[in-house]
Amino acid sequence: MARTAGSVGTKTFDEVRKAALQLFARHGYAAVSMRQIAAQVGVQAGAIYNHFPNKQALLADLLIGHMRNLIKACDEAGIQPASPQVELERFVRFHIRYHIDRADEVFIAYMELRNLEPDNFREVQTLRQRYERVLRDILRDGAKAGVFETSDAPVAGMAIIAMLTGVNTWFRYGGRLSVTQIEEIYVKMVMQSVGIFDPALREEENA
Amino acid sequence: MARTAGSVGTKTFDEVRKAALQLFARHGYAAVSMRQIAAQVGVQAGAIYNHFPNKQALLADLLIGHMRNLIKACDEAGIQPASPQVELERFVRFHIRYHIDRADEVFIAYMELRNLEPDNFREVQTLRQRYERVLRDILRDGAKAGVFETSDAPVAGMAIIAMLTGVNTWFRYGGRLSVTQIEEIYVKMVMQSVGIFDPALREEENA
DNA sequence: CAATTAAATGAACGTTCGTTTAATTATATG
DNA sequence: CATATAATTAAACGAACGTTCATTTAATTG
Repeated sequence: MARTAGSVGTKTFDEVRKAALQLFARHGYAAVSMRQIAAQVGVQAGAIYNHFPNKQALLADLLIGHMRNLIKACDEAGIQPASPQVELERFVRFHIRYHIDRADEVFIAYMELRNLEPDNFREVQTLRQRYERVLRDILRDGAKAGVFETSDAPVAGMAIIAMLTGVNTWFRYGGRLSVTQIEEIYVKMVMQSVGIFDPALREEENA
Repeated sequence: MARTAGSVGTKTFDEVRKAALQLFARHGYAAVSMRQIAAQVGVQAGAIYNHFPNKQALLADLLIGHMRNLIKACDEAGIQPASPQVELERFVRFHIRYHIDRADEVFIAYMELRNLEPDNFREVQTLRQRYERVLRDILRDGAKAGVFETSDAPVAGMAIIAMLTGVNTWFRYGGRLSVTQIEEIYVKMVMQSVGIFDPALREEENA
């Protein structure tokens, strides 16, 4: 199975990544063996080492990759500047929509942090802080402009992100509410939590 | 080291519990060995089996014990009925204060759920739902009475609990803010998130 | 069509795992 | 103080772990 030099996108590589993501999310990094991952791919354990140097690199690849994708998607979702209210609502909608469809990635990005070796841990932490700063800056700008009642932007930012990400703990497709309905509930709660009560001040941009 | 029949509160029992709690919180259930726990207690691995039948029972004991303590403390904190506003504020203050001082228990009660065998998992889930119902009922009553703008009490309840519990991910004693200051920020955000904007409608009961 | 090389196999490595067991130690009770 | 019994140790069990390696298989390249 020779392959053009420089090419890296083998089928097995992607399947190992996918299997590891599922299994790590379901059972936890430490509880999943390389043999389990290999079995899910339909391959022997040793074959994984043709694509990843070790188990740790597999975890690091998943977590760092997830954070980079998140930041890129976030940047693209909020390119054009707007008022703090509009930017906050845009952030809430982006965060919910993005996270609800990546339950496994979000789960391990939070749960398996402690299983990262120091270098990988630092990289993920840095990326996470960069994402958190997006919201914090929106809150700070809104507070400065007097449109938000936020007295402490860092704390409010952490509170809002925790609230939004929490949707992943209970949401399942096919449930009582659609993603759009959930989005509306969270938008309203978040906007009100920072002091925006008038729906007219909010932007409606349902997909 | 014989001991009165029926007595169960040995020193080692408690120390094993404490060591397991710390180690599970720090490294995760699957990543911690019985030998590590024993070493932290200053005992051999086999000695643990005089107090717990196996590793799983140790985890189940910690999680079920935590949930039972939480529910008992919550019941005691909200014994006297009051208005929805007062009850909600009381719940927020209780939740933050209780969780902030039990970081390890809260962490494993969420992270190690998947490592519980089915029977233990069901028990913890039942207890968790009983706790969540406390908040949900407050929100439902407030919405019925027209004092909360909550359109969906179950979702709002999950959102608020996620927001509050999230404080554990960043709070450390000796930081920029005191527990009381943090409590005030969260009380304000939560009350506003359900539509209560006037501070006069809120009860101030700082400890 | 050879030569090359990436990919996969299957067995093995040393280590660690949770748990068990026989023997020993220590404590409380009659 | 003697006895009963709970607690602990030290060693051992089989199983599973992450990883390595010689070898085989299969696809690409000149």
